[in-house]
Amino acid sequence: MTNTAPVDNRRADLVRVAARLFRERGFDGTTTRDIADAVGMRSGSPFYHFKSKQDILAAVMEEGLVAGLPAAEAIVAGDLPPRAKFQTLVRAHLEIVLGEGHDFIPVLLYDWRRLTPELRERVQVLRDRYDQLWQDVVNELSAAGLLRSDSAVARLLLMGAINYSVLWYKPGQGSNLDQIAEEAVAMFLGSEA
Amino acid sequence: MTNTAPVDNRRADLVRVAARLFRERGFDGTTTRDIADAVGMRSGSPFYHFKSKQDILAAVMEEGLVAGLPAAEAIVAGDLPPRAKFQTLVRAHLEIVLGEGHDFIPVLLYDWRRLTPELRERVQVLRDRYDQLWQDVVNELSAAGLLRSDSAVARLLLMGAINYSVLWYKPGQGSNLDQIAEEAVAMFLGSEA
DNA sequence: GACAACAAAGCAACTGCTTGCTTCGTGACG
DNA sequence: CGTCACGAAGCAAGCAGTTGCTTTGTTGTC
Repeated sequence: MTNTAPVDNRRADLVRVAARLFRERGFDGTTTRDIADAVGMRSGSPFYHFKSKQDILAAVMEEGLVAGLPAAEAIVAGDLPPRAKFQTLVRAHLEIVLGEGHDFIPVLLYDWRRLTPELRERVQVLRDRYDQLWQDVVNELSAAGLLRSDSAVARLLLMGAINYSVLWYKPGQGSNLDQIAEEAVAMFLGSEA
Repeated sequence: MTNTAPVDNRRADLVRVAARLFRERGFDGTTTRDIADAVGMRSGSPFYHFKSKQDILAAVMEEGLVAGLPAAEAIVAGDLPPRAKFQTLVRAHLEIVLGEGHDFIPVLLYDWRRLTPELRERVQVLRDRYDQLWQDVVNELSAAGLLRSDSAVARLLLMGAINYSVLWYKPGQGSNLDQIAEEAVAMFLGSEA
């Protein structure tokens, strides 16, 4: 009954704390000292675990995506009818984007440009998988006559509407996530059951 | 026939150049020296025209909004039928967001948090006017039975879909602005004429 | 000669990152 | 069993460059 995983716990701490700080203050608004302080390290110590600040940023994005993908993949692979599948995916995505402790998507959207081209390419691989999931659902909806287009633009408009919520959603104020999901689905698909 | 406006030309230069740099590199990714260089000044000279870097940022946002508002207001105040009015507004907004030399909306969205609370409040007044325009159109659409909801959430989803395009639109690659506008309107309102 | 519009020079703080060293748990080995 | 080597993890201190901004001086113009 000793420890199985406490290895790399500090590294994981750094990523988790950095994710929160990056979301709250942005990448440039967060110093490596802030991150070190927040986990109780000295200013140089994070660089034992990461070779650069941008490396921390990439880790935040990658680990967030890797953690979020399985749930979304399960939904899309499931055999719910198109509309229900879409509704479920939207709700799950809202949770990932806005849920407490889920900081990586805002960071991904805001600070994408801070990555070096190399790191960007690495993270892009995971983003592509995510985008493909949505495109699959959009295609299904279109095939079922619930959506007018299955183009990439349709998907981007749709994801934009939802992702943009990071800019206006305030927890416990106005609509909650269920209501937002419902309204979004009704808006995009019309009201037929 | 002397000069009515050449006064403050350098200040206007600073704002225009800063807008472009802020959009390209972000607020934190742009130094005051970059801005000075780009207009052919020395590093300290912009501070004759602005008391702080954040003041330049606020000026970019304010002047952009002030310049963009009349066109949108004219559209909303016009007496086009709801669907056409919406289509026109979407197209005009896309131009403001993505058109060449129109940099302030991306800056507004990306670097909003860099403003001090004071400046933020000042710019918010103009944003509110803009949001109200959209809300008016949403209400009209809803009243005409073209949209299922007239809530603020509906408007935010809708503006999100369009504004989010700053993250994926690449000029001369994929759809053009007309096509995007058309697809967006079809998606939100359905296809009936 | 007064004022607007800069230039020149630099300050003080901050930032990412490096370097040399310490601490501590673990396992090998005599 | 003792001790010795060793690597993981982190500390202490600081370097070198950058950044926003200030201060003081200069020039053209009305």
